[in-house]
Amino acid sequence: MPVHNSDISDILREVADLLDIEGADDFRVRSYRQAAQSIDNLSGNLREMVKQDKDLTELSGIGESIAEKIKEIVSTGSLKQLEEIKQRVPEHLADLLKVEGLGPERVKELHDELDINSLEDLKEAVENQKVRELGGFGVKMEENIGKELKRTDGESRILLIRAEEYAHPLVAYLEEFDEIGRVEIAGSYRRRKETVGDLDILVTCDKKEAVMEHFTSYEDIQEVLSKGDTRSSVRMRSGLQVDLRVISDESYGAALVYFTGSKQHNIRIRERALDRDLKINEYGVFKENKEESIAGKTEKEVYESVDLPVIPPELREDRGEVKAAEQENLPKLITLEDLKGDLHMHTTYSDGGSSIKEMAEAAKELGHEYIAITDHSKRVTVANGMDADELAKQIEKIEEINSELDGIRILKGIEVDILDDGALDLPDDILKRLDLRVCSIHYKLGLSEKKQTKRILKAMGNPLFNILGHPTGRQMPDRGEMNLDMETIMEAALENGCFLEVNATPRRMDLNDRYCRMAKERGLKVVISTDAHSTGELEHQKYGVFQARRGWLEKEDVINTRDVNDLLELLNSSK
DNA sequence: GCCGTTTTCGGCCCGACTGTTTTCAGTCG
Repeated sequence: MPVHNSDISDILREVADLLDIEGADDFRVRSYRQAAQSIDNLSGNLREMVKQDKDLTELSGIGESIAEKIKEIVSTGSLKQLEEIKQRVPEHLADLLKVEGLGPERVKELHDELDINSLEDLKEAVENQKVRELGGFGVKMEENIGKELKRTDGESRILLIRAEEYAHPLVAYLEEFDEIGRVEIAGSYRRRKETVGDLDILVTCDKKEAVMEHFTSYEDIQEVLSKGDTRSSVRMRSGLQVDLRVISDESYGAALVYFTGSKQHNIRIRERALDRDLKINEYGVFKENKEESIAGKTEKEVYESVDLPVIPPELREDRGEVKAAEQENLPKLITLEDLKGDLHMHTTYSDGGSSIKEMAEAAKELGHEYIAITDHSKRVTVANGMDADELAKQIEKIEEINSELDGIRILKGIEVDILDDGALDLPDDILKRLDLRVCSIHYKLGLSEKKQTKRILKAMGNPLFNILGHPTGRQMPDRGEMNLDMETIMEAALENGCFLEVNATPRRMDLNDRYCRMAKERGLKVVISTDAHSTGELEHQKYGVFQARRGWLEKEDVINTRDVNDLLELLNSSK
C-alpha cells in the first residue's frame, strides 16, 4: 500500500489533535498542524522525495524532527509516536474537536470528568444532561453541543457553484439596504476554492446595528448563531453558515485582506508587518504603540505597507506567493477571456442534451473561436457511446455544419475510452480522421496505483492520444481520485506530446489546483474544457480557470488560449 | 516543533463573541 501525501498529513494532524487534548505546548501542536498543511499544499510526492533522499527540511514548516517522522511513515506506513499517544489518549477523542464549540480544553474536561471517549459517548451524556453539570459548561453550551451533533452528519463543505447559488440572492438582498456601501464575499469563496465551508461577507455601512438587523432578517435564515455590533453569524436553511462583518470605509482594504485569508497567508503578511515594526489587523495597519492607522483603505495600501504588490486572492494559500511577490515574480494569471475555445463537450450523439449546431451557436455567443465535439465512444454504453460507423456519420455532419456556420470552427473530436488494457476504444483508422482525441477512463477506477498508471502510460503510447480527460476521475463529494502516480503520468505526457485536461465540471475540477501547479513546474501544458452536456454548461469554463489560477497557471500554460491553427499544429507537431 | 537581512535561543497573528463569569477562558476564523 503506497503512502500518499494525504496519508502523511492525516497522521500528523492526528498527532496534533491528540497532543492538543493532552495539553501539550500550543506551539508544538501548531507545528504539527502547519507541517500537515504544508504537505497538503505540496505539488510533489513525498514518497518519491524520500526515495530520492531529498532534504525534506527545505519544505516550509518541516524541520529535522518531522522530517524523520515523515520518513518513518513512508517506510512503515505508520508512526510509532502516534501509537504511543493513543495509549494515553483515546483516539476517537479527536473526533470531538470537530464539534463546533469544543476545543482541546473542553474535550479533555469531558474525558476526565465524564469518561467520554467518542462522539457516541458525548451524544449520550448530552441526552442525559450530564454535560451541564461540569464546571464552565452550563445548560446553554450543552444545548449547543446537542444541536451541533445532530447537524454535523454529512459533509459540511459545499461546491463553489452551490455557494454561488446561495450567495448571489443574499448579496442582492443586502444591497437593498439603503445606507449600505460595499458588499463583498471574502474567504475561500473569493479565493475560488473548489469547495466552500461558509460565506464571509463584508459590508461597509455607518449604521451598524440596522444593517445587522437587516441581515439577520433574511428570509432564508434558519438560525442566528451570534449577533454583535461588528459581526454576526447565521445558519441558512441549507445548512450553510454565513458570517457578516460590518466595517468602515477606512478599514475596507485591511478587512478584505484579513477575511479573504487564507489564515496561513495572513500570518505571513502579519509576520512581515512585525519585521517592520507594524501591526496589521482587520482595521488597518498600525505603527508600534500608535492608535492611528497608517493604511488600510484598500488592499493595495495594506500590501504596500509590507513592501509587496497586491497578491491575487487565488494565490493566497501560503504556497510561496509571498516570496514570489517579494521577488516580483508573481505569475500573470490566466483569465477566462484568454480562452479561445473549448475542447471537450457532448451532444445528442451520445449523452448530451443539445445538438452539434446548438452547442456551436451557444459557444459562439460566449466568444469562442472554436469548439471540439467529443462524444463518448462505444464502451460507455450508459452514455450511448458511438461506434466507428456512428462516428463516421458525425464527422460528415460536422463538416456539413462547418460549411454553413460563420464565426466559429467546429473541430472533429471524441472522448474515447481508455480500455482496461490501455488500448483505445475505437480503431486507429477512424480516430485518425479526427482533429483531436480526448482520452478518458470511465471504468475500473479502483485499480491499484501501479496498474492504473501503467494503463494510462500504455494509452499515451498511442500516437493518436492528445489529451487525458478528467485525469484523476474524481467526482465531489462521493468519488475520490483514482490511485495514480501523477508524476510518472506527467513525465509520460511530456515525452509523448500529450496534454492533461483541467475539466471544469464543478463537481470534477480535475486536474485540481495542486496538480495544475505540478504540471506547470514540469513544463507540461494543459487544456481547460467544460465537458458540457448541454449549452448552459459551456459557461462552466470559469471554474476550470479558477483551478488554473489557483495552480499559478498563465496564458502560455494553457493550449486553448491559442488560435485554432496554432492549436492544431501543436497537437500534431508534438507527436 | 519550527525558524532566523537584528538569529541557534526565544520567540511564535490578532480580535470578536459566547457563556460562564464578576474579569475571563475558550473557541473561532
